[in-house]
Amino acid sequence: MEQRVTKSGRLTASEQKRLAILDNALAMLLEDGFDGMNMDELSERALVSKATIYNRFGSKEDLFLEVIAHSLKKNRDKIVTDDLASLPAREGLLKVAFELTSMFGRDDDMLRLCKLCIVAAERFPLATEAFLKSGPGQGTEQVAEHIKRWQERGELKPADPLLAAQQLAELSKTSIFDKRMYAHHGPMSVVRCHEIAEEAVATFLARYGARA
Amino acid sequence: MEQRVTKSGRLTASEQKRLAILDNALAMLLEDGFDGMNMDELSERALVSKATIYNRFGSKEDLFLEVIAHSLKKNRDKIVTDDLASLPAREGLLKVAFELTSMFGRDDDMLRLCKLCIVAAERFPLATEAFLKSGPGQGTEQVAEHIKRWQERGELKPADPLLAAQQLAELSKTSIFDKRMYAHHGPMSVVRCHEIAEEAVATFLARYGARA
DNA sequence: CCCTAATTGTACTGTACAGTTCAAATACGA
DNA sequence: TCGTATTTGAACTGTACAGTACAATTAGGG
Repeated sequence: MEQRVTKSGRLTASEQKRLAILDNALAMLLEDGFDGMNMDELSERALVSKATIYNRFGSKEDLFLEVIAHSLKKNRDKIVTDDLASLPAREGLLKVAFELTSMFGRDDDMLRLCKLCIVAAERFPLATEAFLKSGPGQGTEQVAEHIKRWQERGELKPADPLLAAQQLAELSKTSIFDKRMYAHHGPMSVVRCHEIAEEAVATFLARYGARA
Repeated sequence: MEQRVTKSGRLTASEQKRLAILDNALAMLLEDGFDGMNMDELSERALVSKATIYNRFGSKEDLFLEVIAHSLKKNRDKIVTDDLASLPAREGLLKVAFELTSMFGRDDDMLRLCKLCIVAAERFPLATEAFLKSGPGQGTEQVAEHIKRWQERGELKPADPLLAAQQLAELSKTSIFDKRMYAHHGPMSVVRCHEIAEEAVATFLARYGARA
């Protein structure tokens, strides 16, 4: 059932419908949350009969789980699989920090996904644990790997690389996260994101940098 | 209508009911969120007729606004109005950081209140902006004041005190916030909270401390 | 002690929405 | 081209819940 195709290589009508359901469900979830996602409206937007949705996904809750999994698959590797290794520590860290400030400060969909998971955490612990692991968790581990490499090169002091990566991630939320989460604050400017990333790296390097 | 009392000093029955409604509504909101708060159940729990609730508060949404305001009033001054001024910088900062790590790591009600505001941010921008201002906002400003004082005493380097306070707050969420927000992670141990606070202050002082 | 305003219980209205049913239509594999 | 499996639409069921109506009751100020 996974990615079944006709001999010509095109997606089956059936597969197209499946994706249409998942994509539209994700969009609706990000817009309106779980309770706000109306199954009748979903069937209209996905150009699919409501009966079909229930045939394929069973229930709204099961659909939710598949939507989150689907969304995680799409977002994977968006984070930090780059040429970071070749950069000097300061530049690499700045790049990471700027990616993070932009993510929280400018990517509305990501913010909505975070909110969605926070809300859903009680009702769907499995889905949101998957999100945590595959999203922030995986990202932080990758950053920790790079930090370790910079430590080995002598560009950073020896220290717990995972803790350092976590602190960098938190520093990159400064003056962004609260405003965007609790208030209805619109996206930050690129310039502001750069400023905050600079400050985050400055504090980070004060502790972890190798310079005297 | 505010805190009306009888001549004997006791609360009017009417006032008692008002408080019973607000307190129970808050408890239910923290347990089940806005949509999960059932007005019939509230009337049972508050030992009050549903008609009374609607007479006094108008609608569920108006009630929500008053509950948030009521809750903020109760939590005010819980944060940092202490003997901080008399402490040396390092100890004062540790105290603040530990208060913050404990708040996110151990206070379940506070966590639920945060979640509630995050969810409600779209539907009730005014309520959550009030929360942001009166909660994190006010707390950070108070910390910034203390930082300024330590700077003037020469215990900390001159630098933007507000930014420093914000960074300290973010550092104090390290390895706590995500787990508690996205996953269903139970409260952290006091020891762990101390560890994280220590690490936060270490990074903070590396940048802002006056020592060479 | 009396008058007014708040309070109560109960039953009701209306609505939004998840999930079902089923006969008719359609698509796909062979 | 044929037979099977999927899809469709539309109407339907059941439920949960916000909000209302109102006549009977109660509480508190003067």
